[in-house]
Amino acid sequence: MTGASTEVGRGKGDLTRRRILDAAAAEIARHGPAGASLGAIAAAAELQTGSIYFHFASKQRLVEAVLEEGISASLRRLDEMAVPTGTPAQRLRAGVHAHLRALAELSDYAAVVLAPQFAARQPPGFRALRREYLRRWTELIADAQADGTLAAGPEPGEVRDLLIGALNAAGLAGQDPARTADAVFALLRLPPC
Amino acid sequence: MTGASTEVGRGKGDLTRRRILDAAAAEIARHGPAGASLGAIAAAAELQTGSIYFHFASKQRLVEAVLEEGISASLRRLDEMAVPTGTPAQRLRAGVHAHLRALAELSDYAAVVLAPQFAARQPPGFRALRREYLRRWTELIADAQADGTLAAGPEPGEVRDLLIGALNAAGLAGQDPARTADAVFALLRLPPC
Amino acid sequence: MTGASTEVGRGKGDLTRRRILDAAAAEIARHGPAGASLGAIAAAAELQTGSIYFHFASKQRLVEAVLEEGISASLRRLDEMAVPTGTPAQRLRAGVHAHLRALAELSDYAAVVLAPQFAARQPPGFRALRREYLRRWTELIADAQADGTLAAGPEPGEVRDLLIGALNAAGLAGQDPARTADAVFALLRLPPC
Amino acid sequence: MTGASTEVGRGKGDLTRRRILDAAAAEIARHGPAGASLGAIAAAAELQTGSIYFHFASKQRLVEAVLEEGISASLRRLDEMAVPTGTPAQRLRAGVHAHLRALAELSDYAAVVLAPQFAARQPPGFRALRREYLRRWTELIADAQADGTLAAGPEPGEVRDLLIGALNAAGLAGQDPARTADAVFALLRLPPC
DNA sequence: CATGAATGAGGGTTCATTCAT
DNA sequence: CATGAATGAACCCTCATTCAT
Repeated sequence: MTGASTEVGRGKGDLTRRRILDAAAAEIARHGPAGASLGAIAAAAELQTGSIYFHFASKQRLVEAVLEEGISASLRRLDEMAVPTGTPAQRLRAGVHAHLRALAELSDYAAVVLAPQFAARQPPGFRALRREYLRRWTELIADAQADGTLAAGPEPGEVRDLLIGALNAAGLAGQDPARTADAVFALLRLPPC
Repeated sequence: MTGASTEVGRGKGDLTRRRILDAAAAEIARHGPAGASLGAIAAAAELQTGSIYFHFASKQRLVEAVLEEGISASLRRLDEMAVPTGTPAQRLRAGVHAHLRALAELSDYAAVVLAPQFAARQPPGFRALRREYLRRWTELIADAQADGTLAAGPEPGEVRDLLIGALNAAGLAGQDPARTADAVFALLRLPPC
Repeated sequence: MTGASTEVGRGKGDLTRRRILDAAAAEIARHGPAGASLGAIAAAAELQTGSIYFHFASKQRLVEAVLEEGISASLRRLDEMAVPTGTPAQRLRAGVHAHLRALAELSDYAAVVLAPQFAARQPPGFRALRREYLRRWTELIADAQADGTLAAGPEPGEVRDLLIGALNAAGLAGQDPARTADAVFALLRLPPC
Repeated sequence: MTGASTEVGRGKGDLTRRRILDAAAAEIARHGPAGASLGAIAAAAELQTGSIYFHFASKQRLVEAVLEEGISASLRRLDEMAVPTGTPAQRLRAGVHAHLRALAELSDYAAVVLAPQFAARQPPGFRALRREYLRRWTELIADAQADGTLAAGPEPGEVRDLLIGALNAAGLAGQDPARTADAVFALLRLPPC
């Protein structure tokens, strides 16, 4: 459904693993990690419940794998779009588009990653990727503030949280990415592209 | 912990009911509705699990009660602060302060209300209150747009979702309400108070 | 079935707890701790499987409780019969009778306690009781050796293990305690009573 | 680890089969037959779980093979040492040494064979070997009783169970075979060798 | 009002077993 | 010979719910 694979899987097992991940992302997005049952995930992946354990050591590990998939796929999109050329304003715009595209394309994974309960108590792999993602955004914001594109008063980290919070709310609600981006730019009084 | 009572509770039973509600809000905020067990809630409220059923007909009803408490307390704060006098800019500012105050004061309840999984499948009472809350905000936004305080292009509902999304992200992260409000106003280029 | 209660239980719950313990002892004696299923134990105790958890926190704890019951009941019998009056030979005889009586009366509990897999990895409560039981026996043996009743060469601990090993083999095989005692005394060339 | 092979194994398959048997004996000795998983056995034998099925038709058959290995190796040792020449006392001593040697050399297999849960419900092959082993011992005992080496009152079968029970207890506890033999002879007041 | 006790459904997990490759 | 992958049954355990006391 939402392709977020890190590496191209080849064997039969890799395909099954991906089916399980997609099903898990959908189920967790809908019911939360505690409410998502392995039975439902297995059914959606067209497997028996116990078969999941050939691919993931526990439900917890499966949830963690979904988280890492979500954040690493988002990071990949940010890398592709917000390249370090262009003016701060251009890069900020590109970042907003990348984030909204990730929300739209990874919907289930994104919903899982963004659920507030996940901020804490997650495995190091995920936390490292998340920190990296936030670091990139802090840079974009700081450059835009230095440049006058964004108001200079608030700290970049604060601005980043507000901006991403706004984008997430719109993205998770299913708003059209292009419209949302335009609305954000207008509110922030960015000069027209 | 976070007092969000609608009516003044008298008698021993009402106090117990509130203890259960507070415990439920905390547990749900931390583990989600599916992950919050009546056993843990009862333990936090210093009761036996079965005793909850004297106060709430089912777990579902308890969750609903927490939701209604959260949204109605937020609405009360919005009513108190964003009174229909003053300029659109003043009222917008007041709304932001009210929302952030609610997030800070009702932390657990607010977290429950805001978790994205709750948008759908909730009882009519809650949905009505939620709709009312959003309606107030749409008004505030529309007035501010008409007035030039906010950019006029995007639809008010869109702007409202972005703004509340930004505030929620900061509020749930535990940011100081006053700082957050200043940052938001600066980013939106609102004229100084 | 085999009454091994430490304290007289009164309430309804205590009776159920004992029913579960007896059923668990029987099931473990027959299939080993890993092979004993809570389902079978619950069925024998006329309960639903899950109901066991009201009385014991886990299967592991239930197994431990069976072990402690078995060893503490054996110790009680030893205390009652091998009182510190009389000659070493009399006390040794009394000890043998006490051990055989425990094996006969506690059959399932005894079988569980004696299964070789239980020597290690058991909870401190059990290990302490077991050590105490062995200590009593070492004393009996040492006195009998000092007295000439038993051969003086081997270490008391060694003799104790051999003697208890012999008694357990006969007891678990269901031999008549009196006959077994007579055979042991004859082999050891104890003077007739 | 403990070599108990009946026939000289040639070829790669036979070696694998032996690795599985040894691993199974160790696992069963430690966790009982129900607690020993094919997964753990396969891991110890450095194989995948499914590969065991090339060598044994089922887990039950594997357990049976371990049992037969254990008892037949014990029987072989008894045949070698307690030959039908010499006085009854000499042959009894030789039998004790053979049994203790088997316990020491076959430790895991011996532990499996001796676990009380195995007396019943085992396949005919094993039961026949076991009966034969006990028959030899009964002879040794009866001869020693007829000769006055052992007390004549108790039935030979009874004495045999007591003696083997004593030896097993010491052997499974890891006692030194020579010391144990000396202790047993001293307790039974056998004339010095 | 509150508790102790029990239920039954369902959840996560393990595991013996099968089979195509 | 051996493996990777999958199955399905059984397992231990949790939990919402009920009810006599």
